[in-house]
Amino acid sequence: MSNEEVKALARERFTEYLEAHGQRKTPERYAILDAVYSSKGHFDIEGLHRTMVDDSRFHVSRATLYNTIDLLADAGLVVKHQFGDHTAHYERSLQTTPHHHLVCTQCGKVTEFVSAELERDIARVQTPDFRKTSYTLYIYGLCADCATAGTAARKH
Amino acid sequence: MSNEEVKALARERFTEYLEAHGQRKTPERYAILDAVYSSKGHFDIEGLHRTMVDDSRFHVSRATLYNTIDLLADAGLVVKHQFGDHTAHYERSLQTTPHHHLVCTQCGKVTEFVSAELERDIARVQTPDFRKTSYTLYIYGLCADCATAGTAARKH
DNA sequence: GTCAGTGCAAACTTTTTGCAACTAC
DNA sequence: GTAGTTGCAAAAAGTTTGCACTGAC
Repeated sequence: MSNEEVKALARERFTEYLEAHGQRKTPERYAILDAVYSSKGHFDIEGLHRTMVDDSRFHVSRATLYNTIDLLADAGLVVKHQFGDHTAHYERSLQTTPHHHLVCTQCGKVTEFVSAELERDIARVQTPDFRKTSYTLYIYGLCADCATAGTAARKH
Repeated sequence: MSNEEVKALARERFTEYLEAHGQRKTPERYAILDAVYSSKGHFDIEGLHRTMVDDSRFHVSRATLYNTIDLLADAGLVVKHQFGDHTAHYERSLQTTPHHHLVCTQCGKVTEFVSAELERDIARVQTPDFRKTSYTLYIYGLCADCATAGTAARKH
């Protein structure tokens, strides 16, 4: 499925969501959805805002960005992450390979990694008195760069 | 192992850490460690501060709390969590049963749940070019209360 | 035409920082 | 004695909110 097709699907899903929830279909919202589905990997509000301004696709305020990203999260089109710093990160969730996140505790870099077995194991878990909808697994540690740097000269 | 014994062990570990890192052994730091290891479950800085003030164990400022909790996290005596709101939560990590977290997306309640198999599965995972030290698994969904409330009258 | 949605700036919350006073070493 | 720590208050960073204006329905 090409990225354009994924975008079209996302727009369709978003339209359904907006209609089902009696929300207006504003150009801002679609512009944001489009920007999100043009991104690769993780992004934060600040970065998304800058990208949209730079590409001059559409002018949206930060407030609208926060607003809309919540709708997208609720619609299941975006996943929200909090990796450890106090900035929320997001990523598109349609047609992405299920993956986990490796977070470097030194430089903060986040990389994805795929493990079908782990995916299956987590999906299989029974949670008593809890209706699960999604999950996030963050593995913390040192990335290759920081690990070698740390071995050579451990800081402080 | 009684909680007093765990506390003693934690103090010992903290002392080793502080000495190994050339940091001072201030009464504030031990008071904070003690407060942390007197807590059950999750807490945030605000709550910890209030508890310490109310119990008048020791007066510490928020700044010192932030400072010290970072040391404790680095020493592996405390684990930091970001469940979705923009407040960091913490929990003691010595002599606790490995567990995962169920986060209710509606009321924000966090409950723990234990799964030895899942624990094993995650520990077993090979991460390429990454030296893992810890991980956190958050399962999002609806707790029993919110799920039944939602079935009766879905709010949006 | 109406009211939800937007933009802007101000407010708010959580965390970090600067600096004088303090104290562990 | 000295440099690392603390407390306070001010600042920073991220997010939310109030309000007048706009535009989707």
